[in-house]
Amino acid sequence: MNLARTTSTTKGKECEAVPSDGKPGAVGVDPEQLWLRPTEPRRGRRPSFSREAITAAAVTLADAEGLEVVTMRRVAAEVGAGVMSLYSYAPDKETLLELMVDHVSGELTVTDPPSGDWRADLKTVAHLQRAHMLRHPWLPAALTTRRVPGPNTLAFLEHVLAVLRPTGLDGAAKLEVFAQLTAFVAGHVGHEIAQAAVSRSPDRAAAEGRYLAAVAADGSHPELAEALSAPGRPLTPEATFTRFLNRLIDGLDTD
Amino acid sequence: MNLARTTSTTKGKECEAVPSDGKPGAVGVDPEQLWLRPTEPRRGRRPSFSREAITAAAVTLADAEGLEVVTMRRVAAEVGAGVMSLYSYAPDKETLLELMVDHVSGELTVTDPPSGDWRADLKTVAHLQRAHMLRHPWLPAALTTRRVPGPNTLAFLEHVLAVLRPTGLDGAAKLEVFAQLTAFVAGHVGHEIAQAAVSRSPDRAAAEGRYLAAVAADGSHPELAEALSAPGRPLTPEATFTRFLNRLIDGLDTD
DNA sequence: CTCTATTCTCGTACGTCGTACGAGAATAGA
DNA sequence: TCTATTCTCGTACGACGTACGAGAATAGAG
Repeated sequence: MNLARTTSTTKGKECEAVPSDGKPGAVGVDPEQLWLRPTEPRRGRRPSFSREAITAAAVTLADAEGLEVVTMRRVAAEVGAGVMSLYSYAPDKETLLELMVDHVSGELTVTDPPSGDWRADLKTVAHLQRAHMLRHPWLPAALTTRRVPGPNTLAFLEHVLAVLRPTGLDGAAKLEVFAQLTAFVAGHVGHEIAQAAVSRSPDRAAAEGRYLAAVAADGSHPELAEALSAPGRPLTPEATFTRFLNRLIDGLDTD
Repeated sequence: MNLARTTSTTKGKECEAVPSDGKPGAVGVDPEQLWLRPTEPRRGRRPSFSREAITAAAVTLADAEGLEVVTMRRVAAEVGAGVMSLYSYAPDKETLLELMVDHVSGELTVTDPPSGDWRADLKTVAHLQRAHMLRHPWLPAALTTRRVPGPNTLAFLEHVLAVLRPTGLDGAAKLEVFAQLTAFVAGHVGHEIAQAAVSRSPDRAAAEGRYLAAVAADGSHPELAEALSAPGRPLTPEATFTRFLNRLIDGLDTD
């Protein structure tokens, strides 16, 4: 089997299997169409670009200026292609996003074999994920939609499963641990990034402080008033993350 | 002080304090402008609609058809207003979203006082939040952006802080527990919803199964192959949630 | 009452988005 | 050389968020 890591062509027309009803839990991209495409088509005009290059450009853009500037027009301009040319490499924008997520997951490659202490290994994995998401701040938001694991994500998953081997958990449980851990890290980092953004804007931070102070001052929120008046020493995001992560993982057992 | 729970007017023009630079961590709505507006303006034409009604319509829409159908045009149509009339009640769409989030948080009102067993209380709170998010499946996605707590959110926060009183944690730590717990629940439910959406589409579920089977079959992912071949008994989302939640909360201590 | 300042309503219009369509360019095998 | 195939991309469409400003409704002043 070949996981289509290399350039491969995906004509937009071909991907009409899933009608995508637009309901709350609308379902996204067909994984077989996306990741299992053979690299055969060696006829017709030779491609001028590559899925890799396009995806990389989109990632660079998102890293530098945020997910919202990743538009088909902008990505095309960055790559030097016509807008509609992108659709030869990804059937739609959602798929491009999926490609971006898996693309950056390539950075998560771990070479060290599991140490045998699966709790410690899991913590390392989580810290890796956190650093990864901080490097690509658009990731937590992009992960709220369901993603089909691409080759890079699968490689990482493979590593986590190996880490979990000593637990003796069954397959479904191991996969669940992976999903929950990722969701936990994404949730934390998403919050961490938003918090940092507020702090970076002094006007905004001040406005928020004044607002909360006003709320606390009117007597209807005594617990909040006390919490704000006795803040304790400020907590670094790193420390908070480690704290909660340790709680979560140390609590896991293998029953 | 009055938290503007009732109808209040917010002319779009007035909210130009924060330029909103569009950077990755762009900062949203001014809380003082949004939640602390006095209800004075008793002159000029009387409003034909209300912030409440508009927000409620938007929520109903999101619940029924998903966040992506919540457009200014659609909401206006639902309410029977002209599109631009909405801008008399919320300065922009992002603010409307913020209003929606706080609106549904009104359902989270808890009347029972804390029992004294803060771990049990916290678990109850988390289950409440999960049920809440399942009722409004757009919430996990909407919560990835930073929100300024509105009156309903503050009421709920107040309750959680009361629950945490016996822990003796300092203010910052309590607030952190609240944020982390919410992020955890949002992460879990987001995943749960997406998973359910895939399962609801048999074609899609089958395609995904075939894809993973193909990946597992080629030998390069032995751990995945084994996990898929020895799945164990299927886990209900409810059980998984409870499991991880208990790990997290039982691990919390008051040092 | 009339006048005026204020507030809300909403039709029109602009720029941007994702992307359907299809004409043309490039290439591989017959 | 011809033909089938594949890629490129200009044009165009409908939907989006929302700026603008003309008109309608209302409250207080005279």
